[in-house]
Amino acid sequence: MIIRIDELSDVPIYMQIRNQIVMGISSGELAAGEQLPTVRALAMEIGINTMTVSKAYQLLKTEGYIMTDRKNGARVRTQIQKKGSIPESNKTELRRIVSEARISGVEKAEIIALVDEYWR
Amino acid sequence: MIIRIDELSDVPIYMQIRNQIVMGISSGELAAGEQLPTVRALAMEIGINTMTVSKAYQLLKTEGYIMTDRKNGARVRTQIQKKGSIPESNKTELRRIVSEARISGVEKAEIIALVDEYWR
DNA sequence: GCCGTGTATTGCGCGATATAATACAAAAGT
DNA sequence: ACTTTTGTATTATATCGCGCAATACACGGC
Repeated sequence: MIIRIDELSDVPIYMQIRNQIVMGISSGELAAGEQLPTVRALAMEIGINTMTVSKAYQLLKTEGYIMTDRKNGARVRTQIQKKGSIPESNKTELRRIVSEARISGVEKAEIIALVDEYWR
Repeated sequence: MIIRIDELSDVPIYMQIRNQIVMGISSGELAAGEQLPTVRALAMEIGINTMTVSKAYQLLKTEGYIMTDRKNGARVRTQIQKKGSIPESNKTELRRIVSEARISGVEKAEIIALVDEYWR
């Protein structure tokens, strides 16, 4: 899986990595049990520090998305815990996005279409 | 309009203010041309620094949501520019939210319902 | 042993955030 | 004219998150 970092973004690098892996799992690009690149390999590939990748992996581990194993590296968890609800922070974010789109004249159907697209 | 600040949030205070005003405009709670509280009044009410509120107002002004006038204070713009498209950053955020929800076992209909709710 | 994992540590620099304390320019009220 | 109130600018300070650098450690295969 290819990780792309946007240096202009205000989202921290370790968060961008975390987010892209989460989206990869959701889309199926990253299968359950699949090997993730090693922290050093990914850091080298992207051109960033090792600890930054490690920070992303630790976050993913804490959130239950992946498992880290000495010495097999990191793998996508086969059993990911399902909370079954959307956290308040994400609801607030969604509301902000919807509000901004509405004000700027975007059709509601367009947002629904995006949700549909990202759901696959 | 009542502004509530979550000190535990990682979202900066000035950004929380900005977001809530944008959502207020979208929902209609803040009508076009409506007076906003003065920076000092809002700062006093929330219990924060004056410049923090000013920073939120400056951002809203730059984005075209409000107008600031010496000495009438700040008002919601009557003509807000409609870009007509969703910025990439918001699309990425939306995709992240959808992905996380999907993994955690949330139904797609639930997200659609939230979009519907926030759209009003 | 050796090597490759993730991880911990220490230190550093940088920028964003938020505060405090003043001060200023402009417009309205008296 | 003077005062008041508005947003805004300035200067300084403290804190925190982020990212990097350089090392080192614990563990488990080979």
